[in-house]
Amino acid sequence: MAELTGEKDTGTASGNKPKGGLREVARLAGVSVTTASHALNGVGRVGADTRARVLAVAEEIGYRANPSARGLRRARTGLLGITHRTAIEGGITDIEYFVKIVNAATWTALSHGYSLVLVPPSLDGRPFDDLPLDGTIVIDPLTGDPLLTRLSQMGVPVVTTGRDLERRDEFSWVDNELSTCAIAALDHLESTGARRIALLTGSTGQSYDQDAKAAYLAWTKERGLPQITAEAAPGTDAAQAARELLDCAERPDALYVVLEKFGFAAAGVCRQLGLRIPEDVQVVVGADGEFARQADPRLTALDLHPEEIGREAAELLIRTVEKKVVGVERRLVAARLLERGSTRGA
Amino acid sequence: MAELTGEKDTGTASGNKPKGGLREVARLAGVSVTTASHALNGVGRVGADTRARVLAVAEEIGYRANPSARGLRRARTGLLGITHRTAIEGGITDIEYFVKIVNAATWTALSHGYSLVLVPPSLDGRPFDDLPLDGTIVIDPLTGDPLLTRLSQMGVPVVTTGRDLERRDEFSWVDNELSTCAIAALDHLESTGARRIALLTGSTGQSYDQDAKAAYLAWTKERGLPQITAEAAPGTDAAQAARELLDCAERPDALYVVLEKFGFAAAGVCRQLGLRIPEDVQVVVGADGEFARQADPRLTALDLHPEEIGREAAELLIRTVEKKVVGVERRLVAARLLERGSTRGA
DNA sequence: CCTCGTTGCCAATACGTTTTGGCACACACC
DNA sequence: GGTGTGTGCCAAAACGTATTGGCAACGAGG
Repeated sequence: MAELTGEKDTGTASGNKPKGGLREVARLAGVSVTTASHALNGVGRVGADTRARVLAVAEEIGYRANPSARGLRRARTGLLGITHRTAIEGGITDIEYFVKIVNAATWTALSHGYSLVLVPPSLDGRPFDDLPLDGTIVIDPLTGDPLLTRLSQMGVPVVTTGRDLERRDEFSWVDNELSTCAIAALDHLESTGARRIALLTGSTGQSYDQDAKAAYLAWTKERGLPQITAEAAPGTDAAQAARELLDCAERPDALYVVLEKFGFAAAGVCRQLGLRIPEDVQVVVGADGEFARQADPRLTALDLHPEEIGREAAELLIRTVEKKVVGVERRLVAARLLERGSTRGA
Repeated sequence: MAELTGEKDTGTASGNKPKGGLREVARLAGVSVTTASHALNGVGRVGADTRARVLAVAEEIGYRANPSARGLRRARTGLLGITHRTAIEGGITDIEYFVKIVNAATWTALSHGYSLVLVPPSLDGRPFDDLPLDGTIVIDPLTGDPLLTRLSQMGVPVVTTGRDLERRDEFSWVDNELSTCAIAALDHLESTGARRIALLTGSTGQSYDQDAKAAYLAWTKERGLPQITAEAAPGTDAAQAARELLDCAERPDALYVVLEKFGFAAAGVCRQLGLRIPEDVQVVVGADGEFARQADPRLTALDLHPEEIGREAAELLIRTVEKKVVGVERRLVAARLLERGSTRGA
């Protein structure tokens, strides 16, 4: 009982609760608040020793600028959004790729003094009306994405991950360099003996499908190999599409599946049809994840380095918000092929 | 060209950018800022017609209180955190259960004027030092969780989802009512003929494992059925644990697996051992998700209603932050059994 | 007529920071 | 000694809201 009241103010000096504000720092350092502010923000004219003293005091008492006050003054909230586009309202977004991007972006935002809020997927972007964001990351925008239009009208800076195919020059983006990475996967299949390689993509109009398809068409054309493609709508017909691809006279001897879950479904279809992986059909999926790792056999996959994508996107967005970059900027991230049991070793 | 400059200020009145602040609302309604503020927040003494007029004006010009200013004045940031506990630093968190909780909590926070930031998993909770949070949700805390200790010291209000088994009375929580729901699953197995039911749990010291185990032990004891249990550490030995359970003389005829992914792994082991599901071994998993739905056959699972959990947790946290609830409060959420192909129909 | 309680409203202040527009001093150059 | 050019620092004014402590008007009760 007595212990409780006694505990309350213990450790005030070293505690995590910011006690005094900037004023206190200034007082302890023997300068004005103006100078303290200047020293901490690295602006204005402050003597080197004075600055050092202020910084020392701030460190000492664990000073953190009150984000609300700072936001008020700077006309900024310190809040960044991140959202994933889905063709289905409220659709599942438990993709590992997505989660890893978010985590990386959160860390990056944090280290720059921003907070990242995860905006729930919604086709029209309603949630954005009530969020006071300084800027936002949009993962895998649709083609001609209405959300981007809306954000643009609202004047919210945007960085996309993947591109809106109709407006590739309007927004800054960070993207996978599929044009070369997809080819690495195809080369791998070819080098292990595949000659009839089929492509299975999604049909939601997101850029990764298109990129993979373009790479596939160019690559097969160059080699005079047959072009066998199929599309699966989001939902359950991935297995259906895979079955049509595999259950025919001139069966492919390899499958390049853009989405991880589709690849997983395709592997199930192979089993049902009595096709062995990788002996009868080799399988490569375009994004790594838990499904690819847990499948039997494990699926050879592209590691798209989502952490790097998230980090780059957040950094680009922050630079944009802070007006350190004027127009649009782009950044490509390379992927790496993880060879596993669904393809024959080279 | 001319069009561009013209477009810039179109729709100022109905636009999303807040034009004037509270002052503007007051001016248009012909009252003071004080009265406007009172009317909008439902406090103070304001005549009914005056209040209506203020609200109308605010609606009209699309007024939103500046969150920084409000935060500054109210000594609050409007930011809530949500984080998932993991025994492994930087561990994967792409569990559907988790994502659904986060989405629901985000919507709820939004509707109360808060923003939710997804705090990356980290054993020691470092990220929390740099986040100005009004409160936080901790999903599946560990036993004696150091993060909870730290948050408690920092004075950050906490609501957990699942419980810290060593401190069940110290924090408010929302939890699955496993004590009855696990039994529903066991009843189902029994009613379909199972007599040797084994339990496979995780070993990370999170409350759901313990709850499921307690329910299992009580239930089997009551019926005089054999008690066959195994634990799998986080990582890859779920298959190993399942194999030891299944590859023995007195083989179980049913498996209750607490974690979805472990159940998936166990199904793989069955296939390797030539055991048919559900003819030779029935399988129930304790949480639904994409793995359970995509497995072959699909796994009977408990739908834990993560949306409801997320919503309740957020509401409880907000009520706590706003001092509308004083001590701790608890809430149980029921689950529902989804019968699928891995168990025999009743 | 005076007092008292109630109702409806408002002026002024506080929240903690950043930024503007200086002031004072020092040094150098004619 | 004047004039110019930096340098180091500061007082005061924002930013937009919520809240405190009123003031005036009104009707009721003495």
